[in-house]
Amino acid sequence: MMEEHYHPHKIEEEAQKFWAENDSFAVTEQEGKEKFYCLSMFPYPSGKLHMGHVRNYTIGDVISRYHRMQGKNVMQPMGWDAFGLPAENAAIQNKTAPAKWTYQNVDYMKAQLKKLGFGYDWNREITTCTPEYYKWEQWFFTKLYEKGLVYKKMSAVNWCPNDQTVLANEQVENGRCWRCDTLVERKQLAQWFIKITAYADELLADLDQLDEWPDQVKAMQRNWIGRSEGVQITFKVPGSEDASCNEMQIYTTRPDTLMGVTYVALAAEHPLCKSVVGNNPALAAFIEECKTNTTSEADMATMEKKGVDTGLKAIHPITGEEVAVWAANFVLMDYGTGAVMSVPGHDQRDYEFAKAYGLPIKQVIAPASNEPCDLNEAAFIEKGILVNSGEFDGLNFAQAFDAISTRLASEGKGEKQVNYRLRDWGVSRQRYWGAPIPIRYLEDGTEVTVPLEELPVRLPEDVELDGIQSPIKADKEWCKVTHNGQPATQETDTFDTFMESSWYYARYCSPKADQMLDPKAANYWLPVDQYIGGIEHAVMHLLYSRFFHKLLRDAGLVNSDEPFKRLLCQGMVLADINYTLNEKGVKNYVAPGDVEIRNGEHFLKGSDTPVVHAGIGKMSKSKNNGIDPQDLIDQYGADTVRLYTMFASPPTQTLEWSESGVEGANRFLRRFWKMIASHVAAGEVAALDINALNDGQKALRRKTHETIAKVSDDCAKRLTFNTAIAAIMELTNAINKFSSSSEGAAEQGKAVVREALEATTLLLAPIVPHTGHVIWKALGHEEAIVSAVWPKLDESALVKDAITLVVQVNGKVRAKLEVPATASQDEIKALARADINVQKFLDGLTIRKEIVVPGKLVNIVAN
RNA sequence: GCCCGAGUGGUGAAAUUGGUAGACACAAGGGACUUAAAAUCCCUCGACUUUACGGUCGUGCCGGUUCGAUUCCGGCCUCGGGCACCA
Repeated sequence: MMEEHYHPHKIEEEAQKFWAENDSFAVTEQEGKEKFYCLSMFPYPSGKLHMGHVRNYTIGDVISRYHRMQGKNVMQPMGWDAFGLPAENAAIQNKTAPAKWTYQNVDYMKAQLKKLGFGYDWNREITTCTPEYYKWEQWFFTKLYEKGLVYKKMSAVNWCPNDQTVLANEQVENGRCWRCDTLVERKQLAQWFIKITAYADELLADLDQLDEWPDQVKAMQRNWIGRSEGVQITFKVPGSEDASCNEMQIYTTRPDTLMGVTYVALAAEHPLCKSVVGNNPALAAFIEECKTNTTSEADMATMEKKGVDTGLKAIHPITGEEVAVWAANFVLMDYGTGAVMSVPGHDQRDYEFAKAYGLPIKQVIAPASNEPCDLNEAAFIEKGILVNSGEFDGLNFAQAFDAISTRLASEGKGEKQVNYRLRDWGVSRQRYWGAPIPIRYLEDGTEVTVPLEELPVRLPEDVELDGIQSPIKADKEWCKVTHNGQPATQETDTFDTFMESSWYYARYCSPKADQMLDPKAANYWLPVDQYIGGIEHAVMHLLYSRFFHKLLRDAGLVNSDEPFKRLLCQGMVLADINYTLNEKGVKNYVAPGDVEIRNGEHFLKGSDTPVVHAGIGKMSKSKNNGIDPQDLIDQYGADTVRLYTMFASPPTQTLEWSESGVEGANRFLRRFWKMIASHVAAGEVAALDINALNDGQKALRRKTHETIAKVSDDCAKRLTFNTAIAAIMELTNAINKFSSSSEGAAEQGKAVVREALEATTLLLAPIVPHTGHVIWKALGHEEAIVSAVWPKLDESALVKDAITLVVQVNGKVRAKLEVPATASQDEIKALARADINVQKFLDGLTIRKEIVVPGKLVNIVAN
């Protein structure tokens, strides 16, 4: 017998117990059954789930359960992206080891995921900070090293000279250290890189096969890879006694403007600058000043452009004239060649720099049409016709590109080149809580990889952090190793955490394999059929994963080209960002729930401490603005939280967090429960006879099948669960109304209601699986709803006898028309013209045109 | 600064291929039931205007294409995401 009232916690416990006892979501490879691999981006175990996780994982679970009801072999795994910076910060704050803190968080968050009823195959759980996982990542890195896809080079990091430590971009606030407020410097360190640029062409080209990815994400990746065609040009720099310093390379996509070069600009770290710094105190001071720039591109682009004359002269490769060589803060050694040619007439940044320092501006491009062009106002940056360019005068962009590059090539001064904005992937981090890089240094300085039988290079977990130096860098014993009997030193840098998240999707296929992955299992499950995660990962994580997949393919471990067939980027869940300031002016971020507003001013809840409201932004550990869903689960139950999250907005849209509306979701579930309870209490229902229905009964049945069609489309193709839920709500409203009518009380009326309620239960099951589980049983089904089949659409139920048309006069709605579905266009036009209100608006006018959109409207154009 | 999005009632949103703007909800107001409260049920709910029927305006702003534009095009404004060491 069914309970009269909706008791979510009791229901949820019952359903979760059933799934656990039956291991309902455990899957294995089954040849002959269609597989479906549904993956949600795994969480960083920051402490508790936040609403962004709930949104992400509910979407994944709804899609998984929907496909399961289509009869597919559905794998939905879950794991933990467990290495990273927040663990070190938490460790310092709480005086525990990062490992302990992380594992505690994993336990807590895993319990939360179970309470939300997500159908994961927990047998496949992965935690990336375990040696069983990172061992294979280390092994793969040694394979890449052997293939020549890994190299070491100098690269810039943010350095706090006071703490003597490397800072992440996030730890730099307005150019200062977040801990001690010291000005941050840029420092060059030797670091490991993986040659992602070797795959730039393929990463770009294969975007075209990803037809189930959002265009937006593909556009971002295209721009990030940034393929360009240009010319690499050599400028001679005479006068240096050092042979390596008497020329420089620059790359330009605008060789047509070469004749307009009036100076060249170098990065402060460029060897040419270093070669002349000794006798130029102004240059020395400038190079020193440039050290305080951060490594962030956003900062680079917005800072004031500054420079100083190095005193060097470069020889223009065509005219042979001397041009000045400047050091400039906007040129960075890590990008391209660390030198650029400057054409102030036709590049706005060069223009502003030239104006500021009194450098010459030369026009060499004239507009092709009659666009405005006044070099006293701004640079003319459009492509046009060459002028003041000697033999190249009169050429357009394409002609000039060819002519100039051919001339340079014939004289050995340059050649056409394809360049990428994409840079090689720097994977070295100077932090502790990451996978150790499997490299050793012999006493003579030679680097060697750690052999497989000695892997993993284990990260010690029982450590104390002082907040400054990595414990493995401080532990000289840990670094001491032997290699083939010789003393050697272990590399103490760790991997970028994007390394772990770049291949976890593949490891889920064979999570316990004693190899990186079992190709048989991997090739059964891969590629991932549906990947779901935040739009903030549109470029970096998704590009690194695509790259890694191609590396796995080339190592013979998988046989596909791309890891993720279909991608859904959920919008971010944003929340208010608030902080208090201490006496030193250091920010302390405050959770949104701990803030109250009195008379428009923000205060710490229950105190007079003022709080600064810094706008809204993505929920993050560092801004402390994640909303814990736990209170909602405790109060309303998981199904209400799931339903509300899916109903609040379409999954791809940004959602500003607010709690209003949760009540409504709960109310809907209570009402639905009651409908079922009273239906069940009314006793046996006769079999449905579709030939014995009257008009009202037919109408409800039509609504049922329209809803099945709508919800199926929304779940399978559109992934708009908000409109699916709205359609289901419409159906339940219709059932309610119908049930209380005389038609509803009739024998076939009850049968139609029965069909509608069963359909509703099945359509809702992926979204509110616990409620569905118990209701399905109450409706008398032996088999659990988790194994039930999606309702079947009866096309014949959709047929309509009459349709409603809108009549417009000159585009404005003037009447509504009920016409037989079989009415001809002429009949419809006649009916439209005959309407009284339509005639009122046609009075005195001549009809010029009548447009009939079948099934929709009639528009009468008259004047 | 560059790249990618978003902007529709008091609020979350809907309108799937250019065809009735505001479905479905939340909040609010009114009513019923109740000793009372909660819960539940019913009604109203973009603005202006009209006794009423109805009418005019309205999808961030300015302009364009079209019989017809939330939807397409051009130019702006505001907010959010990413910018290579947050994950």
